Amino acid sequence: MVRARKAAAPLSRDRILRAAVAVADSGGFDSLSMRSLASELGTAPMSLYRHVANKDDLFDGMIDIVFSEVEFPSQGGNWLATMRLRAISMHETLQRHPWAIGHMESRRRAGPANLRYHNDTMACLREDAGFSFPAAVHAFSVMDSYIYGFAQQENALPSDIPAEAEVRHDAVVEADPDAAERYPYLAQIAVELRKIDYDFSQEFEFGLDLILDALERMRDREPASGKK
Amino acid sequence: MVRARKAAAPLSRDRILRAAVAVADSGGFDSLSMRSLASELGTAPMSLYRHVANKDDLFDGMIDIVFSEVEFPSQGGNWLATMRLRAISMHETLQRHPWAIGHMESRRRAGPANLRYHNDTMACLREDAGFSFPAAVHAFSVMDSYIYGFAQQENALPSDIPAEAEVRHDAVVEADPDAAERYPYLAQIAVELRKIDYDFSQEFEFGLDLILDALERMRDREPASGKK
DNA sequence: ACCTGAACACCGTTCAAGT
DNA sequence: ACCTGAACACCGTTCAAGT
Repeated sequence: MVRARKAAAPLSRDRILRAAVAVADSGGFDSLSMRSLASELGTAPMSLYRHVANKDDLFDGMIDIVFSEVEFPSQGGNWLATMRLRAISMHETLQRHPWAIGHMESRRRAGPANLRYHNDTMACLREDAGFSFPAAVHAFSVMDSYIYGFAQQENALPSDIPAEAEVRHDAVVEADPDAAERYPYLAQIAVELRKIDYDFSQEFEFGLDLILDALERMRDREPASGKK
Repeated sequence: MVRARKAAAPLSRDRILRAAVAVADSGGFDSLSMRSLASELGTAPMSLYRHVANKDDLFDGMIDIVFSEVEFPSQGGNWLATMRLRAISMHETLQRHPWAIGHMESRRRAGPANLRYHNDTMACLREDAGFSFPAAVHAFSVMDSYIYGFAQQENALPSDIPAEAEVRHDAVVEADPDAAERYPYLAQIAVELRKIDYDFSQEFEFGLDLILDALERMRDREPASGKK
């Protein structure tokens, strides 16, 4: 018979990773430290090191949780619909976990969800779309560059873009009275965005569909239209 | 007559910013601290605070130096050629300053080079290309999302991609013997990239031209083909 | 007044002392 | 043997003491 443990709180790698994601989601990535995470879990900082090698290993695990949240239709369907849903789901996932933006592809040790995501994307492009290998790599690269880059810009921008554009423009003009003449198109942005009641969230699908359409046209031009 | 200063070393905001860029370029962003920067300049850490408000203000200045290095043809030329050169120059600039990736659009206080870059881009899209205001915003968004996202992925990836793909795949298989069956398309990547002697740097222009072509087609379809 | 060393409140992680 | 508190080598920045 083993000595009773502290009720309902056995530390595990999984529990640590999920707590770390929760801390980063709510307080931002800078608020996540080994010390703050330990205190959130009711343990000493050094106790975490029994389950994660270091902070980088902790981050690897967090990123794989993010990958695991991306929806991916099963293979065999319409490739455009599959890629479109995958992109929109990744975009939404990154909105939930902005601290992951810029780090999805930079992990040296990819977790199982990461591997599955990349494997299934290539499977869709090769089998469902019928792209040649080089064309599939091209398509993968342009889609994901756009998805990650958009998330990065969206995250950098303030939530109310028209209002903020005006505020920023006012600040620029205040600092430099000649700004209105020097940067007329920035002044225009501040004015026009309010007029058209601009919502950046709609912008994502515009660029996505522009790219998907272009890829579909490229596919039609590929010599072998079937598999291989 | 003023007392002679320490020869050839009057501290200034500009000198501090340039030294900071040099430190980040050579040692990575993590190697840049107020202490390391001060020692590089032969001063005490606190002396820097006379010229920069804090580390964030220092970073603002560094980012504007990066913007200032992006080539931009003067207005009035072919819009596709202008946007293409701008994109390629931004890509090269980010390769020289990888620490700036992911931070170009997130600065609250934009510097003059930043303002000029955005103003000139809108000027080209509105005047040279003749896009409507909403279409110009769409085009701006999709181009820069791609440029920044590509740089991010390229920076995350190792320099010799085919070799690294093999190494990584071997590591995955070692950790999980069933990996080859579970992720057949990742195995394919490891094999095929070597065959076609893959060079990721060529990938940038593929996606860029795909997007520029699509924007040119969109422009042809716009109701008013002239200005306004 | 201007400048800057010491100090403060943090980090991630090592290491040795506890059980 | 497993676990973890104290300590180390860093941070950015405040503040008060120097000139």
